[in-house]
Amino acid sequence: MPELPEVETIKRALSASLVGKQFRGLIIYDHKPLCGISPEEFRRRLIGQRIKSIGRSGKYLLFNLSNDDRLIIHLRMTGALLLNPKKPERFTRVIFSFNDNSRLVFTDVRRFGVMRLVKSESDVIGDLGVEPLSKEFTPELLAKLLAGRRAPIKAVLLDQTVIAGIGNMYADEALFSAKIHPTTPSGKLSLSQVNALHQAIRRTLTKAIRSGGASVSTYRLPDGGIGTAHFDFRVAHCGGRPCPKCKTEIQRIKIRNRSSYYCPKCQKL
DNA sequence: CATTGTCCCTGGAAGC
DNA sequence: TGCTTCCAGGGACAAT
Repeated sequence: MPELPEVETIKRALSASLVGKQFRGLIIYDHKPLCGISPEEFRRRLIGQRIKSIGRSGKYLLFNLSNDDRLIIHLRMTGALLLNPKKPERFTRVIFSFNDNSRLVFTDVRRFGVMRLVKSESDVIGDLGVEPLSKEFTPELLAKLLAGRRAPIKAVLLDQTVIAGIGNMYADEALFSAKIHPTTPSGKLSLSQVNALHQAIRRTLTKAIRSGGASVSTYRLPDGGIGTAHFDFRVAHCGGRPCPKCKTEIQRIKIRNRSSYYCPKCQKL
């Protein structure tokens, strides 16, 4: 499941390979990811454009094009972007080709992934919250964002309009690091808990980026390789296993219909 | 506005 | 072995 560290890893790999290249061809096997834009219009607007730079906001990849359009891609659950794959991919939805014959293949088993071609990126990512690895994201800002909220902290961490880029896996990992129970009402966190959570979020994400992201589910790097961040998971997807700190069995509960994993002894309400 | 629940989507795992 | 059911979860959207 691509979250901030995975998307950042993909962004870096694609930047190194694609910046400066010009879109030459487009094969659309499935128009669902285009979100209503016709394949003809998508092709007309994209072909001939050069990639000036590639950025990331939250879990969105932003391709800045020479005509100042933006190609915005969200991989959602199972999307992947592969550079020049050697074998045909089973769930290929779109293939981009470039002026140097290189190819970028968009695959997506579950078809949740989307790609938008827009003039103004704020139409797509305008409501995103603060970037958790930016200077702007301070303990004071986190405290302000959580103050007065009654929703469980886990739910707020997943709200992309509050903080951009944290998904289910890293929310669980950060809460374990900060020793906070996932159902704690956000506004009830103490100052020291907020400080611990702030540090946990930054450390968890930074470390995961260094590991190239977590290859649970279908996540792959553009070269087809896998990330290793999931080997460091202490609670995420670890239901039933012993807590690495106290050996208590990791519990799984549902919060807003999402699985939350936590240690009932290390993360008390 | 804040919060919560439902839907989308499909393959793989689990259960019988 | 083969069928059915459950499960994964980001984000749009509707409802409260």
